[in-house]
Amino acid sequence: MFKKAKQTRVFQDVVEQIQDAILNGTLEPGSKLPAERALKDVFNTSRGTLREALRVLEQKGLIDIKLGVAGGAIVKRIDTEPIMESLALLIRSGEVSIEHIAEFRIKIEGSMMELAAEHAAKKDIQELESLFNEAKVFYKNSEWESFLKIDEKMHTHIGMMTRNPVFQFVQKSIHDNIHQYYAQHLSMNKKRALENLTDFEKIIAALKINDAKTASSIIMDHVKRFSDKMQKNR
Amino acid sequence: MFKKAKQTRVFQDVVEQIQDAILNGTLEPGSKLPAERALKDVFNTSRGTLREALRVLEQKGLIDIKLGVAGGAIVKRIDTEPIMESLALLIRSGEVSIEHIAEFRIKIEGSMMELAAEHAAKKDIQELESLFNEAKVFYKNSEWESFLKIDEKMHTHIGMMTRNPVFQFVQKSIHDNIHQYYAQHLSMNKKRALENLTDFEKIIAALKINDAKTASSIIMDHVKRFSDKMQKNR
DNA sequence: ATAATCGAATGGTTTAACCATTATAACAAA
DNA sequence: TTTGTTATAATGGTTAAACCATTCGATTAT
Repeated sequence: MFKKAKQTRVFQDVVEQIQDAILNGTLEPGSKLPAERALKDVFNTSRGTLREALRVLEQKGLIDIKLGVAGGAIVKRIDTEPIMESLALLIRSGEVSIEHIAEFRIKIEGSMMELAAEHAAKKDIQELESLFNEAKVFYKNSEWESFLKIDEKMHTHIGMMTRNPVFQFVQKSIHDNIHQYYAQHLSMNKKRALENLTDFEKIIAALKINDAKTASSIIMDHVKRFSDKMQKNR
Repeated sequence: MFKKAKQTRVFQDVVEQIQDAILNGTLEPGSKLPAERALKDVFNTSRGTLREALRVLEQKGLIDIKLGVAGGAIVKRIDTEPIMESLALLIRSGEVSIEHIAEFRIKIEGSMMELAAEHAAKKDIQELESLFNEAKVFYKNSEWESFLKIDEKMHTHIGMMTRNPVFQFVQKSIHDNIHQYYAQHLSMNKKRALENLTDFEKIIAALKINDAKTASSIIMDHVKRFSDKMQKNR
């Protein structure tokens, strides 16, 4: 029914005012806040209190703070950075395991593939084919690092195709938190690369005939194979 | 290849030390940090700098700070609070819309239902049946508020059944951010409630015969209906 | 032209004091 | 004894003024 009564903390009020200004567009990304010594007068507070407010805003990912004569607080574009950081905390704390995240990722990528298939434009399929051709070259030359980068680009493009930023944010959060494990535990070879390449080809084929379910099923297996390999090599 | 070189910010070092102590279990949830005036000596810093560190830890959701003589910084159990807050920022900033979240929720709940079905134990089905019977009573008496609470409990229990905290966290994040819209825009009536009740019954039936796909499909329609109604009433 | 130097603005830190809140103890009243 | 009041002291919240460290840009020297 009721909300917790407002605390009497001055810095919170400062945080809210600046945050609101950022969210409603009064302060645009890239714009710079006044210097601390000027801001403290604007809010009629002390520099220490103002700095606590700036610290909170920085932690929320709303501003960057630069040093030096031309430094100061710069309004950032809102993105997933704080979410990723919190997710990393959950992982490090042991509340969630890599296996849990892998399971989640399989389902998410499957859902994304379905949505992507529904929204697939000719241009999207062309882009994927272009990536596929790049991947083929790297496969022939056994350049696994470049090969994996293409694989990642494919996943990202499928994220774009969903036309839904929530999926894109979640995908990025998961990827950034799981990437170090891939890098450590995933050794590539000709056989595995060929499997991936085949998946890629099948997905494009399915997209061309608007077969969302098949595309989804393939990418889920694709991600599952990655995750399994990774866990086995741990 | 390389990481950004460490900043020379003292408070960051303090944040990292305390955060590490919390994450590796040296500081357990519920335990209290020393008072500011004592901590500043431990870290050999000033109170202002120490407070900036505490502000960051508070924002990260790692500690609570209480006022008064028995007050101080208390180590919290890590949860989704900071994630939900960041997600709320994304929504408020207009980076994602309610429709985007609704689309995401439909897919997530579908995936959760599949997982839940795979892990369904007898006890789980009994619990759902018990909730179903409660819902029937509220339906008969047209107690819509209580009815919706049972509906929410059903979703939460399905989250539990996934045995995967990532899904549970995401579900909670989505729900907490979308709930106010439900409350504002979702008017219940006998017809809609009966639809929900029927969904509920079908899901239990599907679970009993281990039909994950059907259960998933039903709950996706169920969530979709909610979301559509909500958008129509806006 | 180019390089070195200096100055000034800005964030980062320190210190010391005072204010506001609150759990607890001491005390008073019933 | 029980209950309500008051005083105390520890703790977080705030303020003020000074100094340090970094950085950009202007000035100067080569």
